[in-house]
Amino acid sequence: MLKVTVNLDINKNLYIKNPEETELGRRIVQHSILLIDEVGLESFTFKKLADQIGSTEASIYRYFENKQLLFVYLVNWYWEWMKFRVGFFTMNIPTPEARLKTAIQVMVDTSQRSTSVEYVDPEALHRIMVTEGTKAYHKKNIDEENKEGFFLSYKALCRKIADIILDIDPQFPYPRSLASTLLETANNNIYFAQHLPRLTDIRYEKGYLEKVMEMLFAFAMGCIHGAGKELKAD
Amino acid sequence: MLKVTVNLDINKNLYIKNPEETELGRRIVQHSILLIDEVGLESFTFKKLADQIGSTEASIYRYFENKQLLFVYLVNWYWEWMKFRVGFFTMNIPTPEARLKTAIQVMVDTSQRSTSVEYVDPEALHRIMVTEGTKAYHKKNIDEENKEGFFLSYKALCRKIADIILDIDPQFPYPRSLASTLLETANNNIYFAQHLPRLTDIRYEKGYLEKVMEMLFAFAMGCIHGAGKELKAD
DNA sequence: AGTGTTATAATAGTATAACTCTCGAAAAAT
DNA sequence: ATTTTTCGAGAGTTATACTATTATAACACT
Repeated sequence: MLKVTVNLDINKNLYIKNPEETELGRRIVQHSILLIDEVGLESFTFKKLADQIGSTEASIYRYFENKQLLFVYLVNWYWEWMKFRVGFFTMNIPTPEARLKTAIQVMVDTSQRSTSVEYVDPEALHRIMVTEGTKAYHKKNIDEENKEGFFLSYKALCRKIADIILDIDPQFPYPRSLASTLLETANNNIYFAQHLPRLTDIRYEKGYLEKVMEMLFAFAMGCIHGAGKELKAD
Repeated sequence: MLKVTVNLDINKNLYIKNPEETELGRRIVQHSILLIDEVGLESFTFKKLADQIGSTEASIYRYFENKQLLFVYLVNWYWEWMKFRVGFFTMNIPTPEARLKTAIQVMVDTSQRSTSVEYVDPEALHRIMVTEGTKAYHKKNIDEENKEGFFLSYKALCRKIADIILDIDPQFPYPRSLASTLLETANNNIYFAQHLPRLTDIRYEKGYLEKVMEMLFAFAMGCIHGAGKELKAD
């Protein structure tokens, strides 16, 4: 098996001191994921994290300005990882339809086709993204943070999906919206299946992720082919 | 012009004392919307709200257990209002396609077809929903809150849309998922157009809401007609 | 080996948020 | 007229989100 060392680079404005570079930094990232996964973002505090890793609040503040920015850092990590995975697994697929199908697989099922990373638990991070991911970019001061480039990774990921969509139909008028919709809808339906089942048709049972992929692919192809027709019909 | 008094009923577990029934209660609801719209959910506190309405923290706590539940109350208000509007404006439309189109219009454009309500500013509430709405149901303790019925209004709204979709194609396999996707995607694209334009194809300019509706309708019809074909093609 | 630099643990301290409790006055209901 | 409800005023508690200071160990440089 080929062991790949992924070099994810993350916006430097998100941290005070690069956590990748020190043992403590990596422990902060690693355990923040585990702790948020366990107690949720609201109950997560630097104090609890410090206790968990046998360090102090003050030490964590040397790496991250505050809990929100640490969270945005983690979310960026996820986006970068996802972008890498989409690129990697669609690389040698000839038809754009099959590339889109694979991209959706990679988006939905983070356990399969695992690209493991030393100190980050991608499954836990994926769970966090499903339940709390949107909080990273739904806030009042979004414009300032956007100016600092905190969401470039999401935009790049979205663009990567949009490009596959355009390979299927270069005339499709909504590649970016469809891409972001697929990304959001993937997480939403996983979440709804588990917690608010009446908001989805996916039942939370063995193999439900397969069903999510199937549905998303059907939606995507429907939108792509349907939209063309609608326009011509007008 | 016909003046309709809407009677929105909201889950009793969401409040300690029904805010509709007193002057102070209505002022709390009214100004919490305005204040959250102004400063965002994170910076919103009961203290600030109390100052704004010339009351005290303690008095607000007599109506709502905490800020999160007040927020879920407001979100429920929105869902109930939206459900009423969808029902009201699609009522006498004969074809299901036109009903879906109208439902999408009602979802996206809250200013047009205004159904005004005394003490609630629906435009401000809609802005809150667009930027922070999902926080109401993306949290760690979702299952407990769901058991208390805090999301019944959203489910009912989703079902209403799903029923229209089923009227178009009774065999469509994903009516609920498509309905929730439309609801979420509507808000997302409005938000993205304003703040993260690379995640959408909608440009934030005069008449952009029209474009959002057009796109959503195209997506919806694509999914509905496409999905059938996909299944038959297998 | 000696000096400077960096990393971090330990501790203390401040401001604010998120509540809870009690009391008294006014308003409303009986 | 009197009981109950409503609310404002104020105090008090705990937790969170930080900031600042110091001491010490590790490490890098010369």
